[in-house]
Amino acid sequence: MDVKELCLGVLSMNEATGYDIKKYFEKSFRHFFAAGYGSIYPALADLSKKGLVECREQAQDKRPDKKIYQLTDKGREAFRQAITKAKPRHKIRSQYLVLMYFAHMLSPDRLRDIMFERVKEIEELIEWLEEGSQEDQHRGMPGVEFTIGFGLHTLKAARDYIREHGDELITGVEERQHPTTLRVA
Amino acid sequence: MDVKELCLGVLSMNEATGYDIKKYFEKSFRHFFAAGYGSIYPALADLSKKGLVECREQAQDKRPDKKIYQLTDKGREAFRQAITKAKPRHKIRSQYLVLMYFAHMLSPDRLRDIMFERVKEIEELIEWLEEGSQEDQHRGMPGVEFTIGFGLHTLKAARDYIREHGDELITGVEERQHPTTLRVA
DNA sequence: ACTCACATGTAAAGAGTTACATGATTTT
DNA sequence: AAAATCATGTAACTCTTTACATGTGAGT
Repeated sequence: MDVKELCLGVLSMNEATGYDIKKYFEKSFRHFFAAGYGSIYPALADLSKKGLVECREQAQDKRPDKKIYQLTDKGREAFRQAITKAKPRHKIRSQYLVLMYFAHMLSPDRLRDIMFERVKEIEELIEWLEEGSQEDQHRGMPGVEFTIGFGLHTLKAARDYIREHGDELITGVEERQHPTTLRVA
Repeated sequence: MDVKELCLGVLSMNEATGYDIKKYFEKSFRHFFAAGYGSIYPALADLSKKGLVECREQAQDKRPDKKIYQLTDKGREAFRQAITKAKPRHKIRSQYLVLMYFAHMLSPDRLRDIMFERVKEIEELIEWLEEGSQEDQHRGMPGVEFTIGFGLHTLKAARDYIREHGDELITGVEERQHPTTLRVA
C-alpha cells in the first residue's frame, strides 16, 4: 500500500488530476500519509502504463494541459485487491522522539524550543482536522469520520503528554548538566 | 537524522556490535524508529569509512568475528551536531488508517479483524514499554523515561479510540452496504 | 513587488526493505 | 525436530525526497 495504491483510492471516489490528488492527500491523509508531486506524478504515469487508470487531456492556454485521470475497471479491481490484502501496518519514524531520547545532550533552551514547536505543530494539525470534520463531503464514508476522530484523539493525547511532562524533562536535563553540590553521596 | 545518526547515538552510550545495536533499537526505539540489519550494517561500514567510528575485531570460533564499534572524537562531535541541527520531524505512514479510511470497501468481517489485530499489536507494545520502564539502565537519561511515557500515553489513547469507536464504524459500514428498506427518503 | 494558486513533469540522490548466504549452539 | 540466539554481511529492488525546469494570473 504505497502512493500508487492510494492514488487509486482517491480516484475511486472521483476523477482527478495529479494536482487535485495532491490536494486531496493534504486535506485527508495529512496526519497519516504524506506524498509530494515527486511521487504522485510518476505514480500516475506508472498506473497509466499498467492500464489501471486512463487519462483524457484538457487543453488550456497559458498552462500545461490538464490530465484528468479516472480509474479503469482493472484499476478498480486492483484497488479492491490491494485493500483486501494489505497488511495494516502503522509506522512511525520520529526524529522528534530521538531528540527527546537524547535530551541530556541538548541545551535546555533548545529542548524547550523543540517541545514548543512540536506542540504548535500538533495544534495546527488539530485545528486542521477539526475544520475538516465539519465538511460534509464525506457523507456515506464512515471511515472518514473514524480517521479524523482517531487523529484528533491521539494528537490531543500527544499534546497533553508534552504539556504535562515537558517541564519535568527539562528539569531532569538541567539537574544532570549542573548537578547540585549538595548531594548525599 | 537517519539510521546512521542513530547508530552514533547508541554508540555514544557504549561500544557495541551491529548485532547489539539492532537489539538496542528494538528495546528502546521500537515505537518510533525501527531498523533492520540491512540498514544497520551498511550504516556502520559507512561511518567507519568516514572515520566516525572505529572497530576492533574479536575472533570467535564457529562464528563470524565480532566487530566491536566505538565512537571516535569526530563521531561524537558529528552526533552532537546532528542532534543540534536536526529538525524535529514526526512522520506517520499508516496503511492501517488508509484501510480505515476506505472501510466502506471492506467486508465487516475483515474490518473487525483488522481492528482486533491492531489493538492486539498496540497492547503488545504497551506491555513491552511497561517492562522497559522498570529497567534501571537509564539512570541519568531523563529522555528515556520521557519517550517511554510518551509512547505509553499515546498508544493507550490509540487503543481506547479503537475500542470506543470501532463498533460505530462497523455499523456505519454495514448500513452503507445493506441499506435498510425502511428509510425516510 | 511578492506570494499564492494553478499545472505539469524529470533526474539524481538518498534511504530503507527484502531476500539471500552461512552456520553452530541452545532452548523449547 | 524446530525455533531462537548469536553474528556477519551483500545485492537487488523499491520508494521517496529534493531540486530543478517552466510560466500565467490573481490577490495583497
